[in-house]
Amino acid sequence: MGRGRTEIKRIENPIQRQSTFYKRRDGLFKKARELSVLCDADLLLLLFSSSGKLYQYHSPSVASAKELIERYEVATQTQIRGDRRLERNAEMEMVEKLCDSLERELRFMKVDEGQQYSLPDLGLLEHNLETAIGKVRVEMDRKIGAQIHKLETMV
Amino acid sequence: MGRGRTEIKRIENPIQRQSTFYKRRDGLFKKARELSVLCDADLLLLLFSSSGKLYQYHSPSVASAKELIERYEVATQTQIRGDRRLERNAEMEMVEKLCDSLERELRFMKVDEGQQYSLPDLGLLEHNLETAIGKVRVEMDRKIGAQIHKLETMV
DNA sequence: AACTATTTATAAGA
DNA sequence: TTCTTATAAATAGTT
Repeated sequence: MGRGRTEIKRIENPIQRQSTFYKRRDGLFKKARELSVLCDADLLLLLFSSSGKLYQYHSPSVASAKELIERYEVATQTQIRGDRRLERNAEMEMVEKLCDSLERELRFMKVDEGQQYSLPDLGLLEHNLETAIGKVRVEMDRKIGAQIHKLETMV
Repeated sequence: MGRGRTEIKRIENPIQRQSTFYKRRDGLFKKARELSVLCDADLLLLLFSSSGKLYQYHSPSVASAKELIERYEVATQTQIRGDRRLERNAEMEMVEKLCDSLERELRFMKVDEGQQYSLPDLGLLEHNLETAIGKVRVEMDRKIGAQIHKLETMV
């Protein structure tokens, strides 16, 4: 690229590393934009510098990074489900995901005690949670019923 | 880049667009890898072709795309919260996020009726949901209490 | 997929 | 940082 070929390995000199980071970050973002425009593709680029600072780019065709993250989640879920051999793993992963996101929400609600939800929001939340819990209970009953039936058959 | 300068606008010929997509996708992924190695940076690249197919790259230093998405979520949450002017927006966004993810979960649970959860998983889910609903109710009570107090003060 | 004429990116230097 | 420039790298058009 410049004077003499560059080996692709971590640059030890921090000044040089920083400088290269800026130049290549700009280059990468430019290439990303060009690809998305030329080929009508959607893309998201999340970049954390070694000091932890976040830089992001997403194609102009989408409103937000969040939108693409959700598309990604949908796409990977579908991929996993398509493979029968991975069904068990997919199940575990989904339950984990579900629990993770519930945990995150619970933590969030705890941290943000105060004035952040309006009453209608809370009402909606309550309703959603009630619906969810209802579904869980139906499913548990179904499971337990099936087990009892199995035992009865055995006897 | 090649013979004659390229304008950066959508390529109308689908054959040419596809060919350019592959070449530039490979180039972009290569640049992404080089940046992450040279500068010790973490990055995630999600790319959807115009036909909707997903291609992804993440730096070798992280285990999964999910890991970087979570870092992104933490980073943006922090950014938003740091800015007092955006507090209101941040609040709205978070409630939206919460509702979105609950909705997604509810949909998921409906779609997957059948044999995919074990009883212990369901028990855990139930417990988490109960905890969540408890917190929502406490918060609602607090809000309603505050409103009543406000009204009493006015009278 | 491969080949090159060119354009583009960028490493090092200022 | 920012600019300049020599050179490496990417890639558009073509086969």
